[in-house]
Amino acid sequence: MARVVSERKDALPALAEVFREHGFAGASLALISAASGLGKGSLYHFFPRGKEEMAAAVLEEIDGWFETRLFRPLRESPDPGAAVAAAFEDVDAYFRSGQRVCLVGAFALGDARDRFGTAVNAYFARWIAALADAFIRAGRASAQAQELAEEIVLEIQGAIVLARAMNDPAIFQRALNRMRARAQG
Amino acid sequence: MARVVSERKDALPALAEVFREHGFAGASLALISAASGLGKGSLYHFFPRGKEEMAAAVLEEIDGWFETRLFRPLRESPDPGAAVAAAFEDVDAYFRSGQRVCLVGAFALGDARDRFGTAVNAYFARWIAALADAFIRAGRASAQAQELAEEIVLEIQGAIVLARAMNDPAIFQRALNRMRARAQG
DNA sequence: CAGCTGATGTACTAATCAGTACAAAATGTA
DNA sequence: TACATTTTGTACTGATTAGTACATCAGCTG
Repeated sequence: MARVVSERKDALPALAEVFREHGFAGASLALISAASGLGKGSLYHFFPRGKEEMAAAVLEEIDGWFETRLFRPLRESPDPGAAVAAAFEDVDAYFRSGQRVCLVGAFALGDARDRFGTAVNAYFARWIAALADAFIRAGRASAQAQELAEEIVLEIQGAIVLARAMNDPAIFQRALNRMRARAQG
Repeated sequence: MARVVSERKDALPALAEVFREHGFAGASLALISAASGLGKGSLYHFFPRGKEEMAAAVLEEIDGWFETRLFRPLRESPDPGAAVAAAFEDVDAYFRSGQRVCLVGAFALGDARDRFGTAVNAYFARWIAALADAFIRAGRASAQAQELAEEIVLEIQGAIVLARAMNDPAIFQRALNRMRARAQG
């Protein structure tokens, strides 16, 4: 494997932040280059198809992070209740109480949804499915588990929007606490 | 008053759609010109400060629509329960069951939030305040009314994100029905 | 009809955009 | 050390960007 000067993977966090802050359309190669510290030569070397490939790689990495950190524990942990509680903790930390945008949600609102439609759809579908799985294994009926999971993912997205709009992390915290109560009860 | 060929106000709906679909950064003057049918000459005649002034005018019109159609009835209707029910109907129609993006919410997620921060903040603050007012006049305690109002606005935003991400208006409908039940109970 | 005001189209500038080409540099390997 | 591979910087192209300038056109009013 090549580990000469830098690796494609190392650039992904910086790319993700640029897409988060400026959206797909607003993320120019100049911004991406400045944020990642990579020149155009390196960027097109790692991502020959340009911005589209960069965004796809970022989405894939995000998906991978959620899969290993949230979805798999929710599906496989022997203690589904603890997995749900840990998932809320991880969500709070990851989105920094609503001060960090969900890139997939932001893409869903814009025209990037058409470009990355299947990735966006799959991300939310698996999130809901993993949560519902944990709820079922915790003893809930299937239909109720499914609905509660959908509610929670929906409210997390709404909490990010509203907390950012009002610039108030407490909104995110309150929402998360309401969800915790419902998930346990 | 001049009503020669067209008016500034007539362009706002088309501008709003462009900003909704492409975001602030993605809404180029070429797109805006094509969508509105106005050339650059007319656009800069009506909006001398360019895109920024266009977006501000669109936000103001949206704010005005919500103020007259939702917020004022919620605050002033003699039957607050009916006003809340009507508000849900209007929200469903306006956002087309989640297939139409909330421009203010979309701005809140991107870097347009910094540019239009006060407008974004005020829009959601007045929405929550109007809903809370109706709940209080319907007999709820102040703190509970405030929290329920915040929940509902938050969930509407989340419902838009998730319904669009999954391309499924039924998600929006289910969320709205849950909110209706809680608002009445 | 004459003249005024506001609306429009076109041509232009300078900057920035995505993307390509390629030589130089850096690194790993023999 | 010599060679091959990967990474990087720079220079370039053509398209698109926001914004300005200004002449022309449309419609209203006297």
